[in-house]
Amino acid sequence: MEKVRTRFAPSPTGYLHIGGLRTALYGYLFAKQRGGDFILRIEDTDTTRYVDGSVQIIYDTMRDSGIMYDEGPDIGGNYGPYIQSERKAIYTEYAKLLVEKGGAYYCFCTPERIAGLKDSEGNVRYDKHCLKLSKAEIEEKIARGEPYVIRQNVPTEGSGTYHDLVYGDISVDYKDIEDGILIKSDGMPTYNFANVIDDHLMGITHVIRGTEYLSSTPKYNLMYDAFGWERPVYIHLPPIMKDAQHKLSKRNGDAGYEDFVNKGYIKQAIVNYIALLGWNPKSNVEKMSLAELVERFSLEGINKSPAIFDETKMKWLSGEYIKEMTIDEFKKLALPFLKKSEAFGKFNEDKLLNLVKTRVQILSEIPEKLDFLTDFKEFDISLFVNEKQKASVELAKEILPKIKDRLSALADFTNSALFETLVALSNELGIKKQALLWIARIAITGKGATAGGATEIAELLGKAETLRRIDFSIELLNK
RNA sequence: GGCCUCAUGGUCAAGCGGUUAAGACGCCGCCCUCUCAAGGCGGAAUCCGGAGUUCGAUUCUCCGUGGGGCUACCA
Repeated sequence: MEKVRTRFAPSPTGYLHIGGLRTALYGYLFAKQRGGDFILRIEDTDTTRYVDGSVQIIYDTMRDSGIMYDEGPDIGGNYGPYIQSERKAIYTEYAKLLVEKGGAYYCFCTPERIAGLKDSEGNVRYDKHCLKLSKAEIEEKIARGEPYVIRQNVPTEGSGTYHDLVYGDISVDYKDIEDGILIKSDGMPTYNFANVIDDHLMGITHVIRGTEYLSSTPKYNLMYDAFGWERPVYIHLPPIMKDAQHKLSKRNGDAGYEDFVNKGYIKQAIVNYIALLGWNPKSNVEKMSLAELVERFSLEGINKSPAIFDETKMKWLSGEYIKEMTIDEFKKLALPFLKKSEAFGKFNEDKLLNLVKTRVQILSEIPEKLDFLTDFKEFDISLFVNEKQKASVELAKEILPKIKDRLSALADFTNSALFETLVALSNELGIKKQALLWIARIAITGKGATAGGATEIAELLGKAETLRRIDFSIELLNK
């Protein structure tokens, strides 16, 4: 059987956005699952939209996310070059061939003439004016240096049908397709031409791309047929939406892969989440590594309807990945974010990491989770009130000095010793340990909620700082 | 406007003629607990509308409505 070859063909017009990455991912999964090859091709035929540095971003993003290609501009392969701007001569050659075969023709019409073709609705549609030109006339105009484009010669009657593996049979009447430009006046091909030539020459067996090409595919098929080439299998993918009516796009400034990584999303979670946008594994397992995705991916699970990107769920997945990491793995990833915390360097690093590991979903949340360690200042004493724990301001006033005495006398300032001591004290006082521990925690943090309990925090703060804070709180209560 | 296409809770979605219409995120409640998390248990919440086909439509057909795409010398 023929070896499966899929490709991802982005335009270097900026960063690689989530939608593009998902297209790449599916192409990768499909090929890898079948032992095939996944190819990266850069579609830079529109020089006006080219953004400097974006090719490098594409390489980096794909490597970083693990969606690695087998052939591409930076790694080579047997079907290069893999950058369209370097394939100009190839397109010219095939355009001429297509003209000979009757599938295309030279057009010398000026933009002004074409603008004059507006119908009553204001729509412009090319009238095949130059199709009538004789070979001699064409040669003469070219010799004279007249600018020209090459247009596709689309039949005026009939229709084109193909079978998409996701959307089923798609049929478009040729009368609804215009004679589009294949080669621009600057000699560069348009996507409409280059994709056909490249996919064929690069041996692409399955074309996986967004639905924006669903209705233009019949005109590509016309070219495959004219050349006498076998058409590839088509797999069109539903769009990823920002909300019900807007596609996720960089135009709207929507976040890309890099942005999410910078925000501290776990990379595997990003890939895992986007795999789930438009595809379902037909099982209740949602958390899957790239290798598992390769194994489980199936065309049957691809959805036809647009999917709205839900950052909240991706965050949850990111948190799931964090929870299953070992502390060492977590440390490696979390350190750059931990360094942004005021607490970094002032407290035991491993303890900080442990405190935060089950409490963050994305790494950028780390500093805020630790702010209570360094941000201790005057607070609202009503925080001492907690009905459920039976804690009150009065009780705090009464027992805080006793807590202080007990802790001052304590030599072993570890979590377990602290806990034992304070529980013993609560028993002596005949109050719930929850009440005492609540008051202690408020006294040393001034925060209603903290990542960690009273004794855990006291150990981290150390004896001196813990006592200082208790003094501060006693003073605050007596004001 | 024309053409292509899509339509189940707030979101991702299962379903493929007969179901108490899965599951996940989020939300709410309870349990656990040294607060918050984590963990456990439970709950609220969905078939766009109208015709048809059928004994029976979420499921099939058509129409409508709504969304997306294409209609560029952009991809």
